[in-house]
Amino acid sequence: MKISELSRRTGVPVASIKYFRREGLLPAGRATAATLAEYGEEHVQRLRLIKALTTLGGLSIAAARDVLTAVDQTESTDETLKEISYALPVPVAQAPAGDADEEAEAAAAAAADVADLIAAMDWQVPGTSPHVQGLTTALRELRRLDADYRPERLVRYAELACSVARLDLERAAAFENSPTLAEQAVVVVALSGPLLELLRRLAQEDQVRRRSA
Amino acid sequence: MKISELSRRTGVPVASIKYFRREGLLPAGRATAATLAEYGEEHVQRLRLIKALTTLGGLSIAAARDVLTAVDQTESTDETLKEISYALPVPVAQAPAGDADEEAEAAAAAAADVADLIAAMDWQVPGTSPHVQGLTTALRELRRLDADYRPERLVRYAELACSVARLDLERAAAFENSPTLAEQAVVVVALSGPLLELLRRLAQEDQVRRRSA
DNA sequence: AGTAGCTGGATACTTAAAGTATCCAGTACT
DNA sequence: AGTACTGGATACTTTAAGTATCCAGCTACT
Repeated sequence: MKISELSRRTGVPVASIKYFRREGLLPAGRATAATLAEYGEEHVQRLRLIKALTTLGGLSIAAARDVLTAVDQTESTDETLKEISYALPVPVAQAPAGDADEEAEAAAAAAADVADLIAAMDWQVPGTSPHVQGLTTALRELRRLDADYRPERLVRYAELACSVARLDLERAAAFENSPTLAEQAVVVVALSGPLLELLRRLAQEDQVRRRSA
Repeated sequence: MKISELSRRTGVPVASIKYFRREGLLPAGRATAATLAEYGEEHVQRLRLIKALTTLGGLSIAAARDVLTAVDQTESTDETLKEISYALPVPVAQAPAGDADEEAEAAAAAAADVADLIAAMDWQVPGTSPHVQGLTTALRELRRLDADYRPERLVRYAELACSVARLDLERAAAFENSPTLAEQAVVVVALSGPLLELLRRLAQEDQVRRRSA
């Protein structure tokens, strides 16, 4: 299949396909001549995955590349899952520091909360995990807003998060050794989140509606 | 407090404060003269909220303005919650259409799945809700990736989402008639999601680690 | 009263991301 | 031989999110 047909099949403009290839998200086609290459179904699939990661997962092109690179370089399911997870950007940008003292104090308190939570949940995660860092930043931010996220409350959220993760990984077991392992793993790790968020909003909407009715 | 002090207190550059005011995220200070205005604690709080929405919530400036505008214009807790929820961008961009036939078929199937889910959960939400639309788009995208999100599986995610929403709204009850209602509501609706996502990733990391150990 | 240093408001500039578009020389069908 | 298409390189465009500059008015210190 030539690039024009790949474009037609996926709805992605030729110029964009070239862009993705340039950025390392899409492997080049099999060259049949100096100015001609052949594309296959794997390219169609890859483009779908790129679209899903960027539109549904909300990833930037650079982040999607990191995820796809991780996917292409690992073998076992578990390793793939971990790589994707770490390649994913944490949804917390570092906020600029305000008052220095206040800042340090808030950071310490947030770090303590995270440590408590990890202990309470008996989670075995390294302190260097980007998610631990991200959670600390997030709690610091929430603390500054006087939001009520004390450990007791946080634990209840964490327990639900555990259940979701169990559901996610249940699926991972099903495609152990599957040829589309990478794609499925990406879906479970990167696309489950936005889906859950949508469901949470719908559930919220329903409950608010019932309350005021 | 003058603008320079507001900047020092919050760590936000003066130019950025002016920018937020220009974009309608931050009310102007009380003018004391043609070229002088007085800012108060409410401006400090508002800037913190803006930072939280953009860095933690991942909202664009435009989206944050919509949320804050909704907040400023409503009175009751329930109304505020709904307005914020609707003002929040749905984390699903419309993907470009590929094959026309295939597309229509996938869209219909996704819409049916959503309808089934809503019926199964007995959710009372209007079909016009942006979240329903978003969920439909998301499922269409996932379906195209051959991801296994059949209704049975989806329902289990939905049930967990319900529990999370219950936890969220439990907090909303606590600040009924509170003077900081708006801020708290924003936290519950817009910032609970990123927090949950972080917890989900941590839980995933823990479970993968245990499995391979 | 003079002046250095802020201020609001307007406007111009900058940077980065995500594409788009153009150009070019080399095929490939007819 | 001619037309249409290709890969590759490069240039351009658009939008978001700030930053920086300018200006005239004020204000506080001296």
